[in-house]
Amino acid sequence: MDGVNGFTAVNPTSTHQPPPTQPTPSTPTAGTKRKRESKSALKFYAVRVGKEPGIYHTWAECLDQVKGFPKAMFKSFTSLTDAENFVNNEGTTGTESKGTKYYGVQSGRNPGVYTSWQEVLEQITGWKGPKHRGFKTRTEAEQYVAEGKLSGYDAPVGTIESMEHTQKKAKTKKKGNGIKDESSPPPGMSHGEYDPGEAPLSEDAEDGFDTTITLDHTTNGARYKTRDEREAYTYQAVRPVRDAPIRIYTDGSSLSNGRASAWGGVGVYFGPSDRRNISEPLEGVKQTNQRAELTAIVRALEVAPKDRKIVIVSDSKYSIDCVTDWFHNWQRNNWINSSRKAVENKDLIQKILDMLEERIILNRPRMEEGEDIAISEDKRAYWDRGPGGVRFEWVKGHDKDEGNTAADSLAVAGARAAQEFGVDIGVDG
Amino acid sequence: MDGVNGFTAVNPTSTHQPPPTQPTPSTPTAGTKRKRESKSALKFYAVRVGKEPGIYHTWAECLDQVKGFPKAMFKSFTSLTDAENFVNNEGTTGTESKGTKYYGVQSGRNPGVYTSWQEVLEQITGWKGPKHRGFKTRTEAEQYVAEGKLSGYDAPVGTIESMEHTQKKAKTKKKGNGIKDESSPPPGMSHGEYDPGEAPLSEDAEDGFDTTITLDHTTNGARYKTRDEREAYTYQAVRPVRDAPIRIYTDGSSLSNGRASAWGGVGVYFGPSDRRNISEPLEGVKQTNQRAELTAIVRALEVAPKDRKIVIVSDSKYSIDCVTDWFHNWQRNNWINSSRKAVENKDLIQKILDMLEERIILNRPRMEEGEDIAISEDKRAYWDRGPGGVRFEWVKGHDKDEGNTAADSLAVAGARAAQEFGVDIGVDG
RNA sequence: UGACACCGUCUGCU
DNA sequence: AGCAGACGGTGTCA
Repeated sequence: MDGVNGFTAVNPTSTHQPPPTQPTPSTPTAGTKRKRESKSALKFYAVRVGKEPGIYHTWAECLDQVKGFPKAMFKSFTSLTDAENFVNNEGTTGTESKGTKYYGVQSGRNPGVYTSWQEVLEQITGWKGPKHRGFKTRTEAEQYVAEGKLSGYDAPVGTIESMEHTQKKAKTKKKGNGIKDESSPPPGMSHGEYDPGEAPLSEDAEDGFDTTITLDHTTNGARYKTRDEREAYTYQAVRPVRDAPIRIYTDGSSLSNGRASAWGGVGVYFGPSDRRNISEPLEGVKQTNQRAELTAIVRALEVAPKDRKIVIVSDSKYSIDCVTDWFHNWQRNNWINSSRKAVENKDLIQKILDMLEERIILNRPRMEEGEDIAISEDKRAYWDRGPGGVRFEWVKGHDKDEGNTAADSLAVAGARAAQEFGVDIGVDG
Repeated sequence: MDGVNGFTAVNPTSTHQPPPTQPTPSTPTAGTKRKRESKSALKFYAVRVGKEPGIYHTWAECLDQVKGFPKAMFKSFTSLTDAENFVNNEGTTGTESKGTKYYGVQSGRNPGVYTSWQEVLEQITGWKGPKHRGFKTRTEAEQYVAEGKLSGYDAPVGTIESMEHTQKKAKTKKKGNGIKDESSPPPGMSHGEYDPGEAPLSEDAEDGFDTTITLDHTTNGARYKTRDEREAYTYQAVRPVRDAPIRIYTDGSSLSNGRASAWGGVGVYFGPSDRRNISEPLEGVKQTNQRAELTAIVRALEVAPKDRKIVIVSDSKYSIDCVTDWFHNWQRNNWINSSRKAVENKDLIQKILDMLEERIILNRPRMEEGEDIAISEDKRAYWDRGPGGVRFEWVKGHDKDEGNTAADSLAVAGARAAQEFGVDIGVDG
C-alpha cells in the first residue's frame, strides 16, 4: 500500500462549528482500509518542486507530480493567488540567494549563526547530515540553532512516525530514484540556503503537506512568525491508518505574569527539528499564563493530523482539567464556576472543545463497532475515542521530561520574541 | 512617652490604622478579588552559608545575612527542626557538633536552659526573633543564656516597650554575631536558668499579670502547649484608666478544612514581639475554620486586660456577626437558625457572649452616667459600652493589613505544630 | 440566592 | 522570598 492514500479536505475556517453535513461512510469494514474519493472545498495544490511545477486541482494530480521526486515541494491553498505565489516564489529549482541574511547551522562543524553562505559552506561541506537554514532575522536563526541543540538526545517523541519514516524511506529507495541524501552537501550551486519552506520536506510530509512553511514574506518583513496563514491551512488528509498516537508537547509562558507588562508565548513541540514545532507570541489583550497554556493546545490541535490518535502532553493541570473534566459541569450550568463567577478563558476552552468534537465526528466513519462509547471507566479519556482520539497527559513542569522542557523553551522564545519586536499585541482586529 | 498615652503596642510599620479616639467603623467593601493564596505561616529562615549562619525569623534578617554573600545558601522551613538540620548539615562555620543535649534559650518566652527540643519549641514557636542554641554541657548553655541577658535579649517586651526593644535588638545585632560570640561571659553564676514563671515579670505587668506564663510541664509532657491554667486566671484588677483601645488581631486556620484530616490553629496578635501573642492548635474534635476563628476570639478575650477598651480585629464576618448581630435572634428562638437547624458552634459563641457580658458587669461601676445604654445607633457596637467595652472590626483577609497577616501566621503555625507533633487533639480531658 | 472565611491543586512569573 | 492566573471543595450564616 502506498504511503499516501485518500485525501479528504476539511474546511479550515469551520473549525468551531460542527460540520454541516456528516460525510456518509461507505460502511467501512473493519480491517480493510479503503480510500475515499471525497472532494469538498475548492483547493489549489501548488507544486513548486516536482516533475512539473504548477497548480493542480486534485490531490491525485498533485501526487503524481510529487511522489518520488527528490526534495519535492508542494502545498495546498484555498486561494489561487496564494498558490501562484508559492509556485513562482523563486524559480522552480529553488537555487537562488534571496535577501536572507542570517544562517542557522544546527548540525555542522560549529553550530551557530552565520551571515554568509560561504561560512555556512565551511561548516557543512563534508559534514555528515548537516542541518542549516536561512532566516531574515538573527533571532530566528538563533532559535533554530537552539532547537537543534534540543535534538541531541535520542528522539523521545514521534517514535511511530520515525518508524514510518524509515520504512517509507526504504521503500522510496527501493523505487530507486537515487536520493542520496545525508551524505553529501549540496554541491557548488548555492542551493541549500533555503528560505522558510524551501528546505527539503521533512518526514512529516507524510501527513499530507508540510504545514509549517508558513511565511509569505511579501509584506510584514519585520514581524515575528505568527499564525496567520496557518489558519488557512487545510487539514491533513484523513488517512485510513490506525497507528500509535503522536505525542505532542504543549506549553505556555507569560513573562511578568500578572502585571500589565506581561508577554505571553506559546510553544508546541512534536520532536527534534520537527517543522511542525511552534514558537510564537500569544495573541490577544489578556496575556496570562493560563491563556498561553490553552492556546498552545489550540495550536497543537490545529497543526496535528486530524486522522491520527494523538496525546497532548501539558504541565498545566488547569488546562487539562478544563477540557477533560470541568467542562462537563460548565456546559450544564452556563459556565459558572464553583465560586459562582463566570468561567475565565471560555473562548479558548470552547475552541478546544469544538476541535475535539470535530475530530470525533470526522473520524466517526472509521470507528469500529462500539468504539464511540464515551465516558468509559476513565473520565479523563472522554476524548480518546476512535482513530482520531485525543488523550491528555499531565507532566510535572520543570522536571526531567525532555519534551516538556523543549516545549517550554519554544514558548519562552515566542514570548521573548514578542517582547523584542514589540509586536503590538492587543490591537488585533 | 508623650503622645503614646498608654496605648498598647501597635505594629510600628502599620500605616493604616484608624485614629484611636475615633472608632471609624470599617466599611466593608466586599467583592474585590482575593489576594494571596500563598500560605504565610510562621517561618524559619535557615542560613547555612552567609554572614552569620543560623536561624532567623524574618525575611529581612535572612536577607541581611545573605545578600551579596558569595554562594549564599539559605532556605525557609516551617519546622524548626528541619531548619536546624539544614544549617548544621555540614557545619560551614564551625558550628557545634550534633549530639547537643543542652539548649540555651536567650530570647523566648522563658529564657533559660532546656534539655529537649520539645521544651525549646514551646519557648520559641510564635516568638519573634528568638535566640537559642544547643550545647554539649549545661554550663555552656547557661553561659550562653547569661550572655543573652547582658545583651538585652530577654528584655521584656510588649506594649510601649516593644519599639524600644526592637531598636535595641537591632543594635545588638549589628554589633554582630548572636552565636559564636566574643569575650568572657560572667563566670560561675548559675544564673539565667529559671523555671517557667520564675522569669522576671515583663512590662505587661501593667495590665495586671503576665498572662503568658502558661506551661506547667508536670504532666502531659508530650502534648503541645494548650490553654490549661490560663482559664483559671483571676481577672485583672479593674484599674481606673480610660485609655485608647487595644487592638487585638485574631485569626483561625484549618488546614484541609472540610476533610476528616483537618488541623486547626488559633492565632492572636497584639503586636510585634508582644508576649501575649498566641499560636496554638485548635482544641476539640470538630476541626473547622469557623471554630478556629471563634476560638481565637475566645483566647483574645481571655488574654486581654479586662479593664481596657479593646478592639477585636477579625477577617471572619461569620464570627463577628455571630456575636454582634445574630445572637440576638438566637437567644430569642432557642438557637435555631434560619434553616430551622440548630446553630452550630453554640458552645464557643456562648462563651464569647458570656465573657463580653462579664466585662460589662465588671466595669459597670466605672461607667459614667448613661454610658450603659446598649444598642445605640450602631448595632454592631452592642458590646462597646463602658471602660471595658469591646468593639469588633472586620478586615479583609489576606490583604494588606499587617496585623491580620501576623495573626494568620500565628494561626497557621499553631495548626502546623499540631500536625507535626501529632498532638492528640480531641482527647482533652 | 448572597456573603465572609478556611483550605486543596497546578502553572506562570519577579 | 514574593506575586498572579485559575480551578475544585467545605464551614457557616442570612
